[in-house]
Amino acid sequence: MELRKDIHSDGIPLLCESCQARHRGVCGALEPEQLIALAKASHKHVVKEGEELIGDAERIDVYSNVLSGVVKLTKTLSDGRQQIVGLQFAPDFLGRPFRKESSINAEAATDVSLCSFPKATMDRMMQEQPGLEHRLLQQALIELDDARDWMVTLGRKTAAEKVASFLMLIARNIDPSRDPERRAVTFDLPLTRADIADFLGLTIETVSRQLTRLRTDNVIRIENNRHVFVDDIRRLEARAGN
Amino acid sequence: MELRKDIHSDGIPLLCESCQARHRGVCGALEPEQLIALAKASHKHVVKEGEELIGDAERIDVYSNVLSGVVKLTKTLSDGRQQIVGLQFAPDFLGRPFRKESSINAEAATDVSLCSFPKATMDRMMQEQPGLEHRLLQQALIELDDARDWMVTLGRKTAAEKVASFLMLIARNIDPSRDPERRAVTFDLPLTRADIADFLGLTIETVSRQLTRLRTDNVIRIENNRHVFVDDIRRLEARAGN
DNA sequence: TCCCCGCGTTGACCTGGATCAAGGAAATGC
DNA sequence: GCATTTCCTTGATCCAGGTCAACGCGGGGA
Repeated sequence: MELRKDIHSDGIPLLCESCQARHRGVCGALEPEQLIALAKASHKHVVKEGEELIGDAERIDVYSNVLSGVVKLTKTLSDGRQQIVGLQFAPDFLGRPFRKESSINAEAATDVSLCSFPKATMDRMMQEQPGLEHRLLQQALIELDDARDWMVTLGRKTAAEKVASFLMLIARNIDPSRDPERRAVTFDLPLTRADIADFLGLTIETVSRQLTRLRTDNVIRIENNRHVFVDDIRRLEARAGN
Repeated sequence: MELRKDIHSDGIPLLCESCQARHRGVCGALEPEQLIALAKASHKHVVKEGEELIGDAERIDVYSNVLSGVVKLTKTLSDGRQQIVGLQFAPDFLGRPFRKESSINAEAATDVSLCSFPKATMDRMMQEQPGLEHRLLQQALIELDDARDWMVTLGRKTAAEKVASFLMLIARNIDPSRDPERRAVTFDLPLTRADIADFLGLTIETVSRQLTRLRTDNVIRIENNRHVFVDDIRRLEARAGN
């Protein structure tokens, strides 16, 4: 715990000082002294790609903020069919208040760096600081909007539109500091083809074919299977069929 | 406004006395005097089947509790393809806090009876009564769980499983007082075949064919197109493919 | 260095669900 | 009472995306 109370600015713990979650995430609702208390109980750590963060039907005893990387939330049917039901980027909050158990799996899609703290500490702070719950409600509503947007993609879009929509989603989220007016975009795909398929309700082969089509139509360029170049994001958007 | 302060029990407004929303809904978080204040500003009304409650990109200036009936939440792509992204049953809360505009359409799937109150009144109460926000957070998280469950249905289930899943959903929600151990269930479908198709990401024809299949396999019986009898809900559940 | 092995691509073929078309039944209007 | 419309069902055909199979490529271990 690299908390050093002697070196601070406005009483902000060093741990939190450069943390995005303090501005756009849930921690922004906390008073400096609460932030200090939470920082004391929290620790930063890295989870390797492929490792599980929260198991299905497992006890949840920590909450986390995503500091970097991408977390995938998945659900699986009894016969093994899988669906990714959400992606969490920095500085999203990870955890399910008011429930002992999670109904979904959370897994590191890339190497992920997290700031975790005990559920109990957070739950206590929620009581004394209504602003915290307010932030959580905001995040929950945003996630709900996202989930419902994605339901349209899953239920009504073609494979080609699904893949374009996915690329748009990543482009929007992977680097939030990007100038939204800029037409050329480049990013690394945080998911394998199999994950993309599970996110889109398609097979690996269909995802691959649709990516090839976008490539041959010069909408995107791909290097090393993962690195994507988009010359004009509006052409990609036009293919997402909204 | 049939609020009669002379006849009350524990200061509960008559309007609210028999209201489900007071127990399981958001109003349960309110103190009697707050309930009275809210009741003063609220009014019960009925919206006919097919009428729009909240238009896409329309200002939201009221919140409502659903007292009876079913509300469908829809999203539409620019070319007209539609997806139902949620169904609201009594005593669900209807409205989107923290936003001027709605990104979804809400429409009465059946005749719906609502208890509506001005957004401003509610927003003010949220400030003075953190318990309200707590309830809203709970409802939002439940809706999020539901949405994610449905994403699995949309993305990974077959048409047959989708239709069975839909019937299970209705059976579970239409009459919450039903004994969950009871195997025989009967209910009215609150949606037309077209709506069901929009909810499941299918066409009308496919929905119809799958219903006939369930019928010929003696899993369900249908009268007057809308009234469904299930002899053994476990047989239906087995077809939902979870 | 070579050999896996995991990941991605591509081709050939198949099928579940979409599309197109027809018609029945119940509700609504005149 | 009849015409019209809306909702639903059923059949015939089509095609987007799934399935099966082969192969290419880059990275890691012996």
